[in-house]
Amino acid sequence: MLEELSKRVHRVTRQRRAVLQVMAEGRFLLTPGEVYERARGRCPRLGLTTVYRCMELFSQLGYVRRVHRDGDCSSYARSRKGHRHHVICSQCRRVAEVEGCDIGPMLRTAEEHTGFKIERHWLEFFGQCPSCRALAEGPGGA
Amino acid sequence: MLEELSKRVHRVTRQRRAVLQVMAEGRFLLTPGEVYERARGRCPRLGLTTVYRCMELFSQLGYVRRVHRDGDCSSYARSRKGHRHHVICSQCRRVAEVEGCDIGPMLRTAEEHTGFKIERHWLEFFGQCPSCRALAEGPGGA
DNA sequence: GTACTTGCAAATAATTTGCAAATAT
DNA sequence: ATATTTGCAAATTATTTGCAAGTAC
Repeated sequence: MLEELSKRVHRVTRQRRAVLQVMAEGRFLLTPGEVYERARGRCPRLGLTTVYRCMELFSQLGYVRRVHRDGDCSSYARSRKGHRHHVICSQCRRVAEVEGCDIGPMLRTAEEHTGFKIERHWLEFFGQCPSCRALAEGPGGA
Repeated sequence: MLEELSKRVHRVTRQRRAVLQVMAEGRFLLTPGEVYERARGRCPRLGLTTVYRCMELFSQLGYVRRVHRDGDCSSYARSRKGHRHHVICSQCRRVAEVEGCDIGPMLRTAEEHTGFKIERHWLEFFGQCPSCRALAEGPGGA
């Protein structure tokens, strides 16, 4: 029993700290490989395998979230509690979080139309971030 | 120029017909491997590579849609025009389509909160389908 | 007849696993 | 002191590609 419990204790290692710091400052979607590259700056002995294991762990702990896009299903974004959905820039992969979720009517329509009991949903937005928009519009504005 | 155009002509082959029939009757999410297994019944000389190519083609033509779940990003569901979002049974992978999309307010909130110009979104529902619910509740009803 | 399509085998790429050594507590 | 964590190398798995032969039009 005590053994069982102690299994839940996660140790704070140099590797985990490095990965977490990279994710914490991350304003962009990052693949495990990209996290690896960046975290090696802080922890040179880091291995790619460890990054994969960190992403899995942090995902469960709610520190990061896996975000899916066309042709890329293994990138991660940092995630804070209470935040639910992500907005991703199609150009530069910048990520923003949106708190709350207001799709009740749509959800109910879906239940009525299909007869399913909906338990969970996934919602992601894609578009152009402010930086990319500014660049596109040029120095003079629109 | 004419050459360019002719590239868009798709030929109707036994393989494509078989794959399309499998997808058309499909009430379930299917991986390329599963499509392959089923379509071989209709077309024994079918190769897995061809299935992959069909899924890609049909995807572009809007006949099928790739559906993502936790731990599975390469399954496909049939898709009809006008239908946009899918409801997936977490137990049996049954799929239903929901026409229309009523998330305008949420989308606008997201734009205001983030400053992004949202161009596209992704919405998927997960839950329990009528069949699985009936089974769970037993023959006597709830 | 011609251009598109196919199936095979090989190449590529991403992710996972086993395990001994290292390390946080 | 001990259970967890790590990094390496190998295994696994999914997907893509080159190309000659086959096929729809």
